[in-house]
Amino acid sequence: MPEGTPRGDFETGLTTDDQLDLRTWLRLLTCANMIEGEVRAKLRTAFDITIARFDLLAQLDRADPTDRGLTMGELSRRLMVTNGNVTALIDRLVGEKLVVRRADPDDRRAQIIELTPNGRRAFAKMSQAHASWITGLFDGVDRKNLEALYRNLAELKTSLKADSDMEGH
Amino acid sequence: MPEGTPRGDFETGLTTDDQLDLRTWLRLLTCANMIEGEVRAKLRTAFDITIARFDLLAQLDRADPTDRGLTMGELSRRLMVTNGNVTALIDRLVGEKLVVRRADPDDRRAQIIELTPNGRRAFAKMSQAHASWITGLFDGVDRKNLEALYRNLAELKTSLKADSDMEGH
DNA sequence: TATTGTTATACTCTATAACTATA
DNA sequence: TATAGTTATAGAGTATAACAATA
Repeated sequence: MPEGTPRGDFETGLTTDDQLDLRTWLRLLTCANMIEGEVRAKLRTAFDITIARFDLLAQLDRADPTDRGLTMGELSRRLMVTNGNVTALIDRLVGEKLVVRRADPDDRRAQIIELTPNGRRAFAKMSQAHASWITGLFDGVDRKNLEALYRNLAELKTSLKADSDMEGH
Repeated sequence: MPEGTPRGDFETGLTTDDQLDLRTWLRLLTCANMIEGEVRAKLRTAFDITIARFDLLAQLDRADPTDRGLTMGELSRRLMVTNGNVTALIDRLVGEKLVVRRADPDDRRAQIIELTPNGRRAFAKMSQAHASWITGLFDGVDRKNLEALYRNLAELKTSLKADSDMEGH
């Protein structure tokens, strides 16, 4: 057998390359879960907010400020969550006076969601705290490794995106 | 200002290094969510099982076969899920005849959970399908990048673990 | 007293489908 | 007909606390 050829695993039929895929994924998942668990707990105790609502606020905050907010459909696409779920999240955020629904002057079916001034201030605080928690968690990680990780994840992400883009075709 | 010194971001007070932490985390999360979403949907349609139950079966399958299964508490720790939740997962898996509860001869408070022969066979199929889905998703990723990713995640993981281990002290 | 596991409860997220108002 | 959003519902994950049996 030529050197470098992936050798099969007799028990599972997996090649060593398949195992690299799988192990990388499991490791990625473990890291993501550990960090997400921390962040979830801290967001809840510090601000009584969930990750889903935090992410929604982040999308609104990030949206082009010269733009007029985002529609429900836009939020649904960006958060990769179904329409009905966005409605529930927005209901909650409206109740907390962090966002408002406005009628779209151009399309009477559509609603435009905007951060209230209060919501923008609140999110700024959350966002800063969030960043500092992450900094704390990544404290011990070698900067060179982290930069490499950042670059390598970019390729994984675009590769995954290419996959999902092909699904409909 | 000396070269290489992280420069502050006047608007947020974040240094460029903080931003690397944050951006790496967001990228990591996006990748994990994209893959996890795929896997969740496929596990459900192919085997009518959730990721939580799949992970639980994986822990039992992975446990030293010369060992006698795992206790509820062991599962709770390994899955990083609370005790009550493990009970519910096991209830469901027992109902599907994939695992059994056995009394611990050494500790009458404890239960030992084991895969049934049927459960072991079923998990083998799921596991193979899972591996092939991951291989498919990682198909377009350069092998060198993937190896680098695998190594870099190792350091992140141990660094995170060190953090969480310190919490109790 | 501490630990193992169960039960009960509340909240949230996710997914689907039926429905309305409008385009 | 198709699209934007809402409503209703079911299933699942997560967290907490009270509890019984046992160590």
